Amino acid sequence: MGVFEELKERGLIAQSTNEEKIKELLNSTGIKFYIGFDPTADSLHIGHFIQIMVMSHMQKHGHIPIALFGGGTGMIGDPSGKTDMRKMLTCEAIEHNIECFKKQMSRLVDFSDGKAIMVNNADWLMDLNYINFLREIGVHFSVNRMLAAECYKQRLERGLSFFELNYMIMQSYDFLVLNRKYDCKLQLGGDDQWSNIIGGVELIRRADSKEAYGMTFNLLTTSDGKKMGKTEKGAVWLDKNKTTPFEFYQYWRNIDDADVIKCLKMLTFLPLSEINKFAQLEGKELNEAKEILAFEVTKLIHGEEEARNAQEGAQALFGKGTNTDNMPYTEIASDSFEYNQISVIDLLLRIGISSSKSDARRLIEQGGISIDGEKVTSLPATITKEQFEKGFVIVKKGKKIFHKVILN
RNA sequence: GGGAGAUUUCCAGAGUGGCCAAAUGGGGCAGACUGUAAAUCUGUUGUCUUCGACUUCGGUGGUUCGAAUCCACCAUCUCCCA
Repeated sequence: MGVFEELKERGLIAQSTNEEKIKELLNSTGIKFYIGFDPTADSLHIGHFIQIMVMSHMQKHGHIPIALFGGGTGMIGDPSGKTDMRKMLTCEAIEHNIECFKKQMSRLVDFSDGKAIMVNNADWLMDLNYINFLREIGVHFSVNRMLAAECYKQRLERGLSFFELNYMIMQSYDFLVLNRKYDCKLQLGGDDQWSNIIGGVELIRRADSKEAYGMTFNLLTTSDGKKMGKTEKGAVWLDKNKTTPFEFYQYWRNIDDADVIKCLKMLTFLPLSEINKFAQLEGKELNEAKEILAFEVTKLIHGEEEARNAQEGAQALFGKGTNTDNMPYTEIASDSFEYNQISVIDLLLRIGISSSKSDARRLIEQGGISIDGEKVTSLPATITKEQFEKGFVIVKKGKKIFHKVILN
């Protein structure tokens, strides 16, 4: 099966400028294609993951990914589909973020021996001459067309600055540069990038009279259309210091029934034949597919060992295992006890399970806290040193949040 | 440059002098039910020394016994005209 068919079957492909041509192109090898990443944070998150999977799939089929980091465009910020302008980043922050991206991406894409290329568009965007740029590139863009683009719709209601309007031109120019420099004929990206991508395709046609192609991938959304990878705490990050492997694993483990198969296809390398078997499962059995999804995805991002740890940790909590090694923990000094005891409210606050004393009080009143399996019921609750016989206690909040408290 | 209006607790959005820690919805959290799912139902959602007290309604001052509500100035945003 060709890579195009595979991507299609996995439900990744959203739109393409010329399906037949692209299919033909991808049936040969050594095709250079590019995907852009804006360094808006110091870690990639789930939203980027699909693009990286695609690069990996393509690379496996002998094509050459160009990962473009938006050192220049990142200074503007893509307004597509956003309701508010992004805050501007400093140059140093952007440099730092790019370094972080490179490291994370290298796990899944092989950058050795020219098998993949990294570029930074700051290299050509920063020194542009305004007048020359307008004369060479600006003439090819119609403001009317740009404003009609779907991605700016929301922004037209709330206000779009000239500053941001230029984003599309920058990205289109990137494609032109890469086309000239590397003979890159194809740009891929999330479906929210569609307008920006066709901007580049058209620019190449107008400026150089050359044919180029674009293709977008489905965004990772839940069955009811919301963006996936968002939690109360913010995005689900690929950096284990920002989202621990255990939390990461749990995110996928808790996924909605309706999204499991889709995610298996999009986010793992499991063969389609195997995934299709899971698709037959129903009800309770589908739960097992979630475990596989969680394990596979965690393995891709954090490696097999971390994935196994996370899985064992989860099984220990929800099954009957006893492995508490991978649980988040807090050490408390023994001198924080007064008269040999410490109040549960203070403890909850201390280990970050509740955000205020009122919050802690509410949790206890509503029966949401257990310590070593015993529900805390009455209110002036305390916990004594004796309860730390084994050196620690396990605090449980609600059904899924566990925290180990170690006496030091 | 001229004119109109907005700014409320996580979000949306009521509230126009005391009954306002502030309606309602969403989201979050907890409980029940479950499959570590979804849906549903219930409770809860500023802080604290919690049957009470304290600090909030863009900012700073003012009027008043008393202000989210009235006045002045400042800031930000939206819209209309140029």
